[in-house]
Amino acid sequence: MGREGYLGEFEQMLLLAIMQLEGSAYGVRLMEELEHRVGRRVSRGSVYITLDRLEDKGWISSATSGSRPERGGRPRRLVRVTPEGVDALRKSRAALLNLWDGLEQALDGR
Amino acid sequence: MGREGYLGEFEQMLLLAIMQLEGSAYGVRLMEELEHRVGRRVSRGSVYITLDRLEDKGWISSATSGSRPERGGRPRRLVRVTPEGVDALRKSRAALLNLWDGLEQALDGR
DNA sequence: GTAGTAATCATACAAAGTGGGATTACAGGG
DNA sequence: CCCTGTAATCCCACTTTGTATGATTACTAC
Repeated sequence: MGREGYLGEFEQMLLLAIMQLEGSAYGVRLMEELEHRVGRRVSRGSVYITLDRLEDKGWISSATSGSRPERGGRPRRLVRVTPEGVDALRKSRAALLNLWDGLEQALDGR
Repeated sequence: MGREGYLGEFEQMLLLAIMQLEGSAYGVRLMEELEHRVGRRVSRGSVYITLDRLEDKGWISSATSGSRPERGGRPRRLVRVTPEGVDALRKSRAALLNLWDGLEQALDGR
């Protein structure tokens, strides 16, 4: 699969969702964001394990938040996309734009 | 993974490449097309096994070509995207456009 | 304390993708 | 013909990604 520097589908979506939430992205919030933007239910496990992998590859970094004022809950693991991550996103976006070229009509609408 | 109706990254690229080659898409040609448009080397195995899966799921259909005038070679397995396949592509495109929304600046250019 | 809650972590499993060797079907030249 | 080269598909053991869900943790309020 994504040998050397290529993003899986879910990895890509997760990275993008993290960028969208700039600064306030963490596991549970990301699930909601994906559900909202993609209309797809994802499981917690998928999110966390994929975050781990993205971090291993250096595409995101994370830091644990201190305690919050709300009711309960364990500290959040806040993540953000690294420059390398942005780069990977750029590449896969460029590839898709290239592949879509000329097919917009067929793929828009519905 | 891609539970119920979602495309992996490679599946998506392959489907798009098939559409681009309308009518004359087959394994080896697809490898070249991907290498050209995506700038990524893919292996034969990936292509053929992914074609099998796409066909199982009903996203492409295939037919074997008769013999050709050229030098040698085994008959080509010509593939095309079914309406269901187009639909799957539409969905994942819509999802990505949604996730990219507002991030174009960061993701364009160098 | 104890209870409730919001979150992360763990893990066994299924699906997708890789790499490259083996095989097949054909066309053309002796 | 039959042998050889070639263009293509098939095969398969392996790695990487993604899923589902149960267990655990850290915290606030009472």
